[in-house]
Amino acid sequence: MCADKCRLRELDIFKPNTAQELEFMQSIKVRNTRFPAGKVIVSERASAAQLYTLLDGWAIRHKTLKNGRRQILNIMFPGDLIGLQQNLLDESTSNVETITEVELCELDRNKLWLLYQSFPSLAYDITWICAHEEQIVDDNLLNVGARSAVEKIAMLILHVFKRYRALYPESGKVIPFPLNQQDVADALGLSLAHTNKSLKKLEKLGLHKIQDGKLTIINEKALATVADYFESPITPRPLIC
Amino acid sequence: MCADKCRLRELDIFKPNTAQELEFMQSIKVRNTRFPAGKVIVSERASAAQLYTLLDGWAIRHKTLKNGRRQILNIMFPGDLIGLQQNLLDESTSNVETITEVELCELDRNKLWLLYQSFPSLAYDITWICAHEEQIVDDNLLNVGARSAVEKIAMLILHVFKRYRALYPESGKVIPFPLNQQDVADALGLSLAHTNKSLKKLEKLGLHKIQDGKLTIINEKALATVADYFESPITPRPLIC
DNA sequence: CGAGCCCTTGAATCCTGTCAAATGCAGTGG
DNA sequence: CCACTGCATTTGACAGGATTCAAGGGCTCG
Repeated sequence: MCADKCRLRELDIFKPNTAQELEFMQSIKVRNTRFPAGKVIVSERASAAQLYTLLDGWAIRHKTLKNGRRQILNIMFPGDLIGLQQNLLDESTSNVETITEVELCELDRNKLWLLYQSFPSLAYDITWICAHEEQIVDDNLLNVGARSAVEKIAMLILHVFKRYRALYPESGKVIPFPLNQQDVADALGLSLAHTNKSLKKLEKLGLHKIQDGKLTIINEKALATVADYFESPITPRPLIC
Repeated sequence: MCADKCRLRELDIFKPNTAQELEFMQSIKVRNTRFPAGKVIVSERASAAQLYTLLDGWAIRHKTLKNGRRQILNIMFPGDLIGLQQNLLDESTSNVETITEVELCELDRNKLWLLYQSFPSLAYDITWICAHEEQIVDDNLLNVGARSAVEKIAMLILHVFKRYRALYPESGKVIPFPLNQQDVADALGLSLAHTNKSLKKLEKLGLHKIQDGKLTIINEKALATVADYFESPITPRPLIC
């Protein structure tokens, strides 16, 4: 099972839960699942969505327009809830798709209301996670709406690096980077060609390197300057699993 | 007081509450307040934020960059919670500013946790409101990232019209429109000049008219086509007040 | 009547998108 | 072992949409 021996829970960033909370989360858990890369977990066409916590791997949440353009809303990291919006609002308007192989903790969506009744602390945590995800979408909207192409790229790179390092705080300037350039383009509202050119520009300036699915941060300070990046403190966050 | 004789509650769009819920909301309410247009209610510099429900009038939530560019994240209508994100995450990263005179219901933020303990139904409602606001930011991000200037304008106009009409479902194609062109530009990630030109283009095509702070929808169908607008059903929504 | 704010418009610039083609690489099958 | 395909990356030329800069008009208000 997940709740008591979930490896994710061992990470420092997640705040601890009481034995009772752990026991309850255990009881609403259906199973652990694995999905390969490129699989759609939540579809905007589906009426009802499952509820998951992402345990390992990367996913993206996105929308598409009739003209074919895709907008990535946020990148999902371990600890993020998948399908919460869809379950609460009972209409799914965004898709969630894996970009690496992932491990998921599947929760029984029919017991969500039971959770609110039984464990207000966990209910609070879920609201926290929802507000936190909104904050990330806020940042992405600011990024897409108010920065130039090069600034957007710098911001995305730093954002991904910071979020990954908040989870896995080894020192080191190299992290996995499973996004391809089309993904980056769709996250930033840029064309593929121009994304490539902006990416190369930063790379030639010696700020970063992307190669073989790995991102190397070479000049973090310069990236932060280009992006007008604002450091926010890393605080413990709740985990529903 | 607000909870039992709040006029907003009379609107059809808000789902009813039990007597006990109403009584509790009454107890966490501090007072009703009015603010003039152009007043900052929540600042990203402030450490702690108050918690309000917007009862009447319009507000915007926005962020700014060092280069001076401002991004409006969402437009706030009556029924929206103000300051929830700031209270939950205890860091404020966006500003909320009135664009008309507003009436607010001020809630005691120190009793938020009591609400979660005492009324799971209301806790669920708050999460619903949070998820709903995120959904709107999602839509705005899609808009800013994946549409052309004219399409963005058409979408914004329709979005505002639909949200206003969901609250006040009189028939009629004219609604208040307190946003100036700089606001529209900052909501869509466009320059002021180009916003003006795109606005005029749609107006000359006979799709809408904006004059004296009023928006008239002339050709709703054409607007929807231009914007690739997807109609979503209007469902009852919770109100915390 | 002048100041300030918002809306409007034009011209020039430049950033970004579109179109197109070439490269490199991994996987497939002959 | 080697064509061949498919996919992601890279690059160039060009067009076009959006920004910038600038100036003028209409309006309210002191």
